[in-house]
Amino acid sequence: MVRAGLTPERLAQGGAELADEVGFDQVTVSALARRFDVKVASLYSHLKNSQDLRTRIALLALEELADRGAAALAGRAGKDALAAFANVYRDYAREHPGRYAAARFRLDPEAAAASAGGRHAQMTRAILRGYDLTEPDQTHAVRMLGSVFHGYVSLEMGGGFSHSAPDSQESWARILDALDALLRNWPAP
Amino acid sequence: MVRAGLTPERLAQGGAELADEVGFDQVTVSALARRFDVKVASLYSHLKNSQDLRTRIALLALEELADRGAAALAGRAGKDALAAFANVYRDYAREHPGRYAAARFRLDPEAAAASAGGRHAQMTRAILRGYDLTEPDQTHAVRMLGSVFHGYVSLEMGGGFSHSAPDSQESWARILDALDALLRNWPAP
DNA sequence: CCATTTGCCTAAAGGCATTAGGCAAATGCA
DNA sequence: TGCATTTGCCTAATGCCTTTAGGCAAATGG
Repeated sequence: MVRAGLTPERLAQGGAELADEVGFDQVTVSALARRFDVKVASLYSHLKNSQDLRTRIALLALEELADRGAAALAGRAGKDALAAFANVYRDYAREHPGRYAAARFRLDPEAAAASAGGRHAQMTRAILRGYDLTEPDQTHAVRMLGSVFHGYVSLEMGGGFSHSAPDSQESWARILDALDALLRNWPAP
Repeated sequence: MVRAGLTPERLAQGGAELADEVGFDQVTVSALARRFDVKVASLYSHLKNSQDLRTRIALLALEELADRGAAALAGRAGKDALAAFANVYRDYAREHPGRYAAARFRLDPEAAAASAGGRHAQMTRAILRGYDLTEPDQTHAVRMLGSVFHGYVSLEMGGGFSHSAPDSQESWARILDALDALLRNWPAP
């Protein structure tokens, strides 16, 4: 019989596509096998288990997101950088809901260390270079930005803002204005 | 044989406890049946299906959270109210991680309408009475506060802030300071 | 060209969700 | 109190998912 040419990378890629189609928590080793037209057990030569699959998809999503973030930050500073970076998260979540959910998957410490998580933190810090914050406020601000981006996107995707005025796009824009204003006037302790 | 005295309410309660013990997504009809020392099929007289169980747990968690929020807001205003309300979310998530996760579970529209979701939005609006915002900025601010609270708690629970200085408690306090400052100086469009 | 490795397969066991059908306990009404 | 009905939990069965073991054929490399 002809071999399918599976690799962990191709499986993670296929898993990511599957996640966008059916949702990250519907990503199952069985469904992935069907997608590659292969028997389920075959995947276990390339994947440790189902958790391993999910982890690989998460790592892939984090890398993609970090790449987009880096591209968005290039040549920008201040509010411009802030908005561009924030939009990367929001747009990625809209284009790739399954991958975005994967990026929020809780990784075990080992995978987390090998992930693009560090790049994300670095980029957020880079945005803050356009504002006048010193440690430890810079760290507090990094955490706050991460919270707003993640929180907003996650509530928006959950449909939290969809059935009421004003429209979500407008809130997003005004929240970015507000964050910019806040970072320019970060309160003293 | 002696009857177990199951009801949808007792099952939701047991499910909530189970969620706190093993995590919301490990809450399964089977595990719940074991907890009540009853056969799995028996639960289907009281629950439509597994989704129904999760929905009931989510509704229960949302009610509990709204009750705590209401208690925290009573007699407070301004930053005091803001911080008390924010701490309700954070503390609830720490005490009841499974229930908190349940509260974030995506409900179908019908369940969402019957949920305490509306009370949550009302309470957040009540906090903003202590600040000088008019529509539509008030709505933007409601959405932003929701995003920060949810985002921070969720990143913190995911371990995002645990292995780095400064300590998460300090960031949380400073972020609440920052939000208070921002609401007092909300930027004009 | 053949030995070894590698990749996908069949088979099987165990878990969860869900439905159908049955019997006994509880309930309600004369 | 006595009996009919309803209700609650049970057994049985199906189907899908995960994971492991063991086998055969394709690819590889000396």
